[in-house]
Amino acid sequence: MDNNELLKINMSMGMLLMSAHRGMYRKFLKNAQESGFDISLDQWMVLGPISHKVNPTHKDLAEFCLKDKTSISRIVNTLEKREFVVRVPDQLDQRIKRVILTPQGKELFKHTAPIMEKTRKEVRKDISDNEIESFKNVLIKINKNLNLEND
Amino acid sequence: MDNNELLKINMSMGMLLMSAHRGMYRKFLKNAQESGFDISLDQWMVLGPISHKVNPTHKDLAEFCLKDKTSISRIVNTLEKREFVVRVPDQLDQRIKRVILTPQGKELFKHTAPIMEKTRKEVRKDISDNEIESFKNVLIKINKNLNLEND
DNA sequence: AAAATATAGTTGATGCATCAACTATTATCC
DNA sequence: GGATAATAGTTGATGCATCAACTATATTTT
Repeated sequence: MDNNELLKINMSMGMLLMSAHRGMYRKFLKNAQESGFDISLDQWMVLGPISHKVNPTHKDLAEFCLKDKTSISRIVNTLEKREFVVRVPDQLDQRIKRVILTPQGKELFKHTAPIMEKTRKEVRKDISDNEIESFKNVLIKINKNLNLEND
Repeated sequence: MDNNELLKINMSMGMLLMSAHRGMYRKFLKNAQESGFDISLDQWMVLGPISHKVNPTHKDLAEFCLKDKTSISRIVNTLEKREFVVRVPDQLDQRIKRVILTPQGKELFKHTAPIMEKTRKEVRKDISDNEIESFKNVLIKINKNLNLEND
């Protein structure tokens, strides 16, 4: 039984969702590795906002990445260990830590952005813009339905 | 900024996908816990095929659940520790292990199947069958695009 | 101003995903 | 039939997600 057969049988939305998510993760990782960069999709997703916003806090990152503060904390740990970012306590509010790119971090982002773009294209191959749009709309609805605080 | 605003900003497909996946995981877990059952979505997804197929092997489970053999091995470990399943070596091929539900496992599945159904409905609230269909089709295309062996 | 509360972030524990390396068994190939 | 290759499953290491409990700082309440 080939993979397409299996996909037809396993049409359960949850499985497809999980599989798609893991697939994207692996594809990006592989693309990055093939270009000589050791960075995960989640690390890249955190690096992105740090590149675009001015000194985001952990909380900012959590909101932008739709991730838990715990996850952010640990991903920033990894990025800091690898010397791609540094944490700087806020001047006014000592609770807050701002995350800043190092020169190496800037270099990494510069070189991996095209890899993300390549991965995006691979994911969307043979899927029309219309399809992508309605796909995203359903995802947004699902996320709204699953917003646990709303219960 | 409320959650809807954030969702609009974070329209990146990957983030939405990941968020939807984690949301389903958490929603099922919460629904199960509220009914007094301690079982994760992944454990349930493995339990399902064991209930429906005749003594599936690890490999069967991996194919049906779209999971890695390592993941299956560890989820079956957990289920076995909790005495919901047992592993039985195949008579003819000693490499193969078949997974069988215990009476407790059968009970668990019987009681948690409605919880899965409830979760499914919550996920699909305000989403039409048509939307679900095309949503699934896009997911299938994405999964095809991301099939790493095809590279 | 002191007490209570809220917020930002960290840590510990557990579960799952992935990759590589491994064991054990079976199938294939001269 | 014995060497080689393939297959089924396990183990170890690392990264991420989640929850609960925690520290530290800031804000609110009275």
